[in-house]
Amino acid sequence: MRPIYNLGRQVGLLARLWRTELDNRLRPLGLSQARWLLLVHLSDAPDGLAQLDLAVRAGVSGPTLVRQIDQLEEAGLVERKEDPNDRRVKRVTLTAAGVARFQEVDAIAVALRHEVLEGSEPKEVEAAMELTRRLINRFDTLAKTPAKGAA
Amino acid sequence: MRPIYNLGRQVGLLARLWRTELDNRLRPLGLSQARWLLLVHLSDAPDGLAQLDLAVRAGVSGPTLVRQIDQLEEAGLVERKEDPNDRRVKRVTLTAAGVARFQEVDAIAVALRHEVLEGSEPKEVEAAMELTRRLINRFDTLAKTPAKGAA
DNA sequence: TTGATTTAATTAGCATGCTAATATATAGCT
DNA sequence: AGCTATATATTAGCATGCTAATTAAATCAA
Repeated sequence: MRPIYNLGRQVGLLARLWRTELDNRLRPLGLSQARWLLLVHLSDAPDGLAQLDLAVRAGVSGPTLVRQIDQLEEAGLVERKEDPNDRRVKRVTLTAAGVARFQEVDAIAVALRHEVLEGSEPKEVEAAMELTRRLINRFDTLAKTPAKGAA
Repeated sequence: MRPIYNLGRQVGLLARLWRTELDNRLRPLGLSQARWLLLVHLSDAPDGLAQLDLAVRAGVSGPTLVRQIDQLEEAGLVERKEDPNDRRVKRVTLTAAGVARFQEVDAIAVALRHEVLEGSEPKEVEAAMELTRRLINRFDTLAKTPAKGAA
């Protein structure tokens, strides 16, 4: 039991357990935690999202997103459409099939969330979420402070 | 802003940010977050650990561990020794070089932890760690409850 | 207008996680 | 003893994350 704080280790472990369990439950439906998460964000954006915008919201890198969208598109769940205003960007939208599939897989994700959080106090969970949000923002700050005092 | 709780998503994002930043800082030393974590556990076990024991403590699967140990062994930081009592198990121990290297990389990991947690209350961090621990245990429970009421 | 810079998507390649399957060794049952 | 179970390490192969480099388009400056 060496360190006072090993929050990073615990968070890493919890994240891996959660992802793996959700992956296992979504596999029969041909989906995964990563792709479910993209559907979540797309289902909130009726007009679709530019890929980079989606990547930022989901918190993944551009190349990671490209591959996932390839797969979702191949499965017929999303579409890439050229943006009329800017020919660099491709807007990604859910297809009708994508909307339907999202509801199935989201129910599974929500059920898992209930199972995991069962027995914990809402207040406690909210406090942890607030801390988590703050720490996530710290990483943004770190990224903008390239170690040495930049000009 | 759809769900009340998206703790899982936030935890996943935080874990990824933390890992990636630590990976970037350890890369110049030829190490990574994953391998640093194994050194942490080995440095706590003077007599070494059986691989599976180490895997469980680090929270990774057997095959994941095998590859990491391969790399650490190749770098001369750990050794595999046959266990005299059970010829199936190989005990992994830190070499002298491994002990030295661990201290360097651990300092980096600790520095990052300070940067990330700076500005957060110890009480708050401890509360979040307690919740995290409990949720980690929930996954153990889930694993032992294979969905339908078994037998 | 032209030329340099920035931005969006992509491709290539690596690291780390997993499950499934295999080889070997131990343990347990009759 | 001998046969089956379980346990340890490994190999093979896939999924998902990243960074670096490429291509095409938009933006900004002269």
